[in-house]
Amino acid sequence: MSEPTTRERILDTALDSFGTTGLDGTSLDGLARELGLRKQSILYHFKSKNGLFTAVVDTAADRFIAELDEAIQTGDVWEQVEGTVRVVFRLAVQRPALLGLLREASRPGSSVAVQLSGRLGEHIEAARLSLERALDEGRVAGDNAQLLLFSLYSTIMGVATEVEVLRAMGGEPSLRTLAERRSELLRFLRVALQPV
Amino acid sequence: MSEPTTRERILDTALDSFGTTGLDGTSLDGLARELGLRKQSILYHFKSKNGLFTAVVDTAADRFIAELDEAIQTGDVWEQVEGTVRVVFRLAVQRPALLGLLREASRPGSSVAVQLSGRLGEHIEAARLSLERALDEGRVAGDNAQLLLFSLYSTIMGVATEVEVLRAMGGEPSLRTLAERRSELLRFLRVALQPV
DNA sequence: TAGGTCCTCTACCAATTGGTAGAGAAGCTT
DNA sequence: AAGCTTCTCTACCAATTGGTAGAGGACCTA
Repeated sequence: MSEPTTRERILDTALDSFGTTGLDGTSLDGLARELGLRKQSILYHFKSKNGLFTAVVDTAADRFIAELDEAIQTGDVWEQVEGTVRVVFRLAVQRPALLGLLREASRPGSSVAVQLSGRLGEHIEAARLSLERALDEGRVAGDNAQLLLFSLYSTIMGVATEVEVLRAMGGEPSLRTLAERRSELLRFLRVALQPV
Repeated sequence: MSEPTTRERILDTALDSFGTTGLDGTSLDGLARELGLRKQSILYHFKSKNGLFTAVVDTAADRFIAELDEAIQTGDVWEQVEGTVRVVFRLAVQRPALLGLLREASRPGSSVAVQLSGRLGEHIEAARLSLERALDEGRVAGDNAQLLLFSLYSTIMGVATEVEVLRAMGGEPSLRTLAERRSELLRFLRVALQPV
């Protein structure tokens, strides 16, 4: 592991800030202070705040997809689901801001939504096709691969990221309870996919 | 229906703005312009921007809970789920900003998360108890009422609000496809809850 | 008519925002 | 040594931010 370039350091710190406090909640001055430099140096590497934001979204999406792609290499749908859950939960622990950023970027009306879609497109299509095949062969319950995939994604991302809702339900979002959450999620999904 | 007071008009417009562009993305000047008055008038009714935000969150949470409470009056768990889906999807059409605001307010690290929890607490507890009874009697699959409720909530809210993700999957978020989404969601949840 | 409450306004303000212009240091190539 | 590129800096700037002070109009009550 060689030393990261300034550009990489900026992307890294910006991901945490954007993913935690959002685009509007992040200031270039604050970012620069965290990095130990001036905002003009940030603007040297990225032409504007929005340019930085889109770059951060790109790198986050790329990393997210790279891990997810690996998880769906197998042909078995259930293993794909398990792998996806594993990836998402690992990120929820190691890099929660990354999931926060995706959440921010996929907000209705977001300016980077199209860009994010483009990056995710290929992966999603692969997942959809696999699901469709399984539906045709009666290996999972359902009839619309696209909407089923959408339900699966919503459930996984929600359970992994909606920690404040969990807290409202009296649950404590700690590392210990995270494992319980995960196994309950897997049980839930297993039942939801079982063919009749 | 009598004319709304200025205070009510401010809350109403602020809900749309906060729910669409977030807390940081909303300015008092912009809000005032939309309302046809000056920001100092807003600051007369609410002591600060944050005071306005918490007031908006309170009214939104109250309205949300009032509708959800009605939906879970019945004793049958499946009818409760159906009712909740009905309420959430109606809001997704009639007042998407309200769901957006709840999303914003339940963001990890949000300053109003505790406040929101407090408001939702009673409703959640009622839902959890009902689910627990159903679990004990073997009427639904699962073993942890709290985490099952969390999974259900995540799925419903996600499918109703993650329109950009749906779009990334090639789906068009229109009124027509909303009905399909909803029936697919209900099918998904029905399977997920069926006892073995 | 006088005083008081309610409400919206004008006039400011200090702080912060994203962004520009350009100086200057360090290193590489010729 | 001279010049070029790469990078970070100081110095600004106009616009916008949330917020304060207080004037003044409309309305009610005594």
